Amino acid sequence: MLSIDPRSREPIYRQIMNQIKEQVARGILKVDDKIPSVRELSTQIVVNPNTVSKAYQELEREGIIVTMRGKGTFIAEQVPEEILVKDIESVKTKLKQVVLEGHYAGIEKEVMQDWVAWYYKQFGGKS
Amino acid sequence: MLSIDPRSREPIYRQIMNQIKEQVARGILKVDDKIPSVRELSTQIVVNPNTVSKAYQELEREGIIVTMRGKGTFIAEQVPEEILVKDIESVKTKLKQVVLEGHYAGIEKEVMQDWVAWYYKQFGGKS
Amino acid sequence: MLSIDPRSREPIYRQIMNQIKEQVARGILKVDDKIPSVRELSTQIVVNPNTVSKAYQELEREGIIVTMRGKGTFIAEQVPEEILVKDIESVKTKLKQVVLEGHYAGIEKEVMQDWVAWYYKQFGGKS
Amino acid sequence: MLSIDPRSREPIYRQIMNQIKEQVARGILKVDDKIPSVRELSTQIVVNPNTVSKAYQELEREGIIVTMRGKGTFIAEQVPEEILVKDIESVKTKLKQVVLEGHYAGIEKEVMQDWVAWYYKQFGGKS
DNA sequence: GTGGTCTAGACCACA
DNA sequence: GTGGTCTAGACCACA
Repeated sequence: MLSIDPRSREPIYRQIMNQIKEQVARGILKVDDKIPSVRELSTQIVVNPNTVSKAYQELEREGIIVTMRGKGTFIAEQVPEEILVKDIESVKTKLKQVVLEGHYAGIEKEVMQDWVAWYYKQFGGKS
Repeated sequence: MLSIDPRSREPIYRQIMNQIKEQVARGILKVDDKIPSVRELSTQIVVNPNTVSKAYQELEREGIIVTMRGKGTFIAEQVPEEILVKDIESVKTKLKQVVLEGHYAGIEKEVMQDWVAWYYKQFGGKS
Repeated sequence: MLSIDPRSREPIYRQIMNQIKEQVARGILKVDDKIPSVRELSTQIVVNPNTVSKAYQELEREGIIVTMRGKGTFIAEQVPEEILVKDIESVKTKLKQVVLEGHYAGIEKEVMQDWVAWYYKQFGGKS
Repeated sequence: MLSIDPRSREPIYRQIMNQIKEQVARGILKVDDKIPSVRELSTQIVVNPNTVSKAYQELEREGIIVTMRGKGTFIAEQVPEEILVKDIESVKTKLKQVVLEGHYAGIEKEVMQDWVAWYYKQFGGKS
């Protein structure tokens, strides 16, 4: 279900978060879909249960998933109104950084914009 | 010269690195320009000399600056041939992540592409 | 495990690096072997943890070891393709210097070549 | 006469030392040849006079050159008997390190030995 | 003056 | 427990 790289500089709990988010964005995981329990997932991807637990807690805080006691964990209904200015600012800061690095690596503006379009298409599964 | 936010989650030494890179990209710092000594900068931005030193060492490893023993530290000539596929892959991975987050935050593709163009204009100062 | 000479002109962190490299080359440390944690090694060889940490970070950058967050540090799989012309040039420059010094010290060519053979045998443990 | 790289990690005074030694080894500089004064050389290669001075002091300590007050600095007669065990040990240690690095870079034993022979031929000018 | 190395020790994120 | 970052400050080689 998920593929984790324990050697990556990206924390494992964030890899889990991002991959679940990505699957939601792509429409692979849909609202009310059940996701594996902490134990299941942790044995599946051979990761410390604490790590999976942390990922789930963060995802819940972000409103991506909901845990229902005794029943399991599910993809939450998205609440678009909750979009915060803070998130947008965060995205802009990160984008600026990426553009800076891309610029350094000699990537042309048009190429970068094409990549943006490509990834949007990838994540368009939701609509 | 630089503005550091000690509360940020981004390590201080990386903030220093990024801001210097940005100034080079914008053309504010040019090839052979001298940058402040470790001590100078550390007192200026109220940060431990070791932290500045770490930033400078990383920048040197990346080929952004060169230090000349006992003389100081200078902006290096860029070596475009050194651009590695690795860098490009890194940029793509990060961009994908940013697009994912932007998508979540409800930012439209066109808006994101405009931002890309905007930042490119900002960093185009070099040419 | 390692023997450090704090009086040497060679920085301690480089002594650590070289000895670990040597143990890998000799086959004493093998791929996926765990090496001591920063704290362990630093108490063992009576050196500041920062110094060990610096050595480990450099080794990681060189691809000799990998660290897995919160788990520890391990000998990496070697990636022979990464061998760069730069490394070879560096070896040649250093060898030239050593030969120059040897020549000055009155060491005969054949003796020096024998030593090369001898050290190769020492480091051949890997195969 | 000498070519200095101020960006190198090798201290400038050592670059000066090594190049003079090399020229002696190759027979370009011969016993009793006059070498430039500190001032001359420092303006020629655009280096701080202190740096040249340090190089000359070290070379004198090693017996490579002699300074005669008011007359200038000259290549000394070599005193082969002065060869110290210490020097030989130093060469062996450095050679070991170079072989280790060469081994890492995938250089074959025979290749390294050929290089040794080659450099010996270069420095054979003296004989 | 300039950067490099090191100690001593704190706090934090992560697993 | 494990490594990463940071402060405070010392000492050294080099130019």
